[in-house]
Amino acid sequence: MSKFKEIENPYSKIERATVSDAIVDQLRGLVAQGILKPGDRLPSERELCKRFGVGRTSVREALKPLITIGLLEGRMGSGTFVAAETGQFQKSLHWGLLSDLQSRDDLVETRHMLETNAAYWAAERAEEEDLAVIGMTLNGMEENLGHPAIFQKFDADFHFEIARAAQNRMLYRLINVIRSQIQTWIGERLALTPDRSEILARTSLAQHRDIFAAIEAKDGPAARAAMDVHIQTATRDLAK
Amino acid sequence: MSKFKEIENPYSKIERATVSDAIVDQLRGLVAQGILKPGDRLPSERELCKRFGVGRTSVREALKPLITIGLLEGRMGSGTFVAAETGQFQKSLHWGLLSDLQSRDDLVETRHMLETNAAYWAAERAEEEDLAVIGMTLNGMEENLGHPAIFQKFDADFHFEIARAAQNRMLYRLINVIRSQIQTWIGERLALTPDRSEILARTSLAQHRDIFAAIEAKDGPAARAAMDVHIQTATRDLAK
DNA sequence: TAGGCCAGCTGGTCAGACCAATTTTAGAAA
DNA sequence: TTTCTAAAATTGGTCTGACCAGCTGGCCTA
Repeated sequence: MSKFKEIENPYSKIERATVSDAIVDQLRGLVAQGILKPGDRLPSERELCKRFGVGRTSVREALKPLITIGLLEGRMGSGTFVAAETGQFQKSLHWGLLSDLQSRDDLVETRHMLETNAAYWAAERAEEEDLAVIGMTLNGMEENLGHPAIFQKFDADFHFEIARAAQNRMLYRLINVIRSQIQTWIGERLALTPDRSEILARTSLAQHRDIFAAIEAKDGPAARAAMDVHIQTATRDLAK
Repeated sequence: MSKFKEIENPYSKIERATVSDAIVDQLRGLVAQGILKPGDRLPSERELCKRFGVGRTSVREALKPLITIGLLEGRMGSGTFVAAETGQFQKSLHWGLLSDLQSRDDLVETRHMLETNAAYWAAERAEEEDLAVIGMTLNGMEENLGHPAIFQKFDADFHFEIARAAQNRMLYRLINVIRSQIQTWIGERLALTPDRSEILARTSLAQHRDIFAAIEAKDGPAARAAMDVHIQTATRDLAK
């Protein structure tokens, strides 16, 4: 069994309790090992049947969960692809979250602890390009103080980029998914007081600048404190 | 960044409804609304075909993801059942975590921030019975200083109960799933130095007592600090 | 060369058959 | 009648082959 052969044909034969589950494991493995990268196209279903040595039913029943989870993406007429990383984790967690009524307070509170820590680690670990991107989102906010929807988008990006700069993938994903869960609520609340939106935006921008300054200065505790103030203010404003 | 461009794009993606996805939604709805309760048996696949008016392929491709996620459970020869509620969230999150190479450092770091906050909120919110249960786990640890496996179980319970006492379901679940991810690693590492295990256990117990004392005193910051010390010590010991 | 059209891919769905595990039932034995 | 066993019916798991509906690419007009 040379490595060469595995590379040539990474789709090995199946032997397992349920055939489709074995295929699922194998496909997940291929993605995890990076043999299949986001955007890659899988062989067609008929082709996979031959390589795995199983029927098309089994192949499809293996692909279906992976598609539902968001790891793969099926495009009728063109093929099955490895989905872009974004949204993969989202979807699977989304399924878990939707199965019961999730208290919004819990989400807000959890987000608070995650984001304050993200700010801390971003200050400790951010690299030049991270800082540049975060700076861009600040500019975006400044230029759109009068456009709530656009401002909000840059606001969200600011937080995402900090989470990314913290260099903890787990943390980044959690922040992402929680944010997406409460995003709708944020939009609704902001729409309630359109007249105050620019004032809120100015306050928000100032606080974001504080956070950014602390991160730029590589001062972890200060960044955490600034983020703490910001999220508390934002949450209070939204709750009103 | 092309990312920012999306803001002005009013054309949202088209969601084409496939038959199986529609069935998935419907089944999820039935479970979410409580019409289908854990343990209930679904009609047979052939029966569902008739009721939905679709082919068996579609029914099976709808059931498969739900089974993989852990919402349903298929038993060959007897039927398809709604799975017990426990583990549903776990499994779906598990999928998200395992789908790519997850750095253990990321997990440990994330766990650290979640658990320190859990300690804080437990101190703020713990009720009498929570304290009693946590106290019991301490007793369990004390009585099993010489039995690493049992000690470890009470250790884990201690942390779970604190997470529960924090009264944030999201937090509780996240801590649970992350802990289960690194549990294996913890066991392996402890087994490496059996001679030191009792010494480590004593240190660990003392730190747990500190945490408990702070929670009992309803001193949030102290509880957070004590948990911080404990996890840092434990992580360092394990990493050696 | 530009545009349109069609053949041949691909995933999505359906039908019918068979297998293996399980439950139910009917019959034989006590 | 009761109990045990073996066959029959039921159920999820797999295979095959067929057809539909989008997409792709190349060929062929205009």
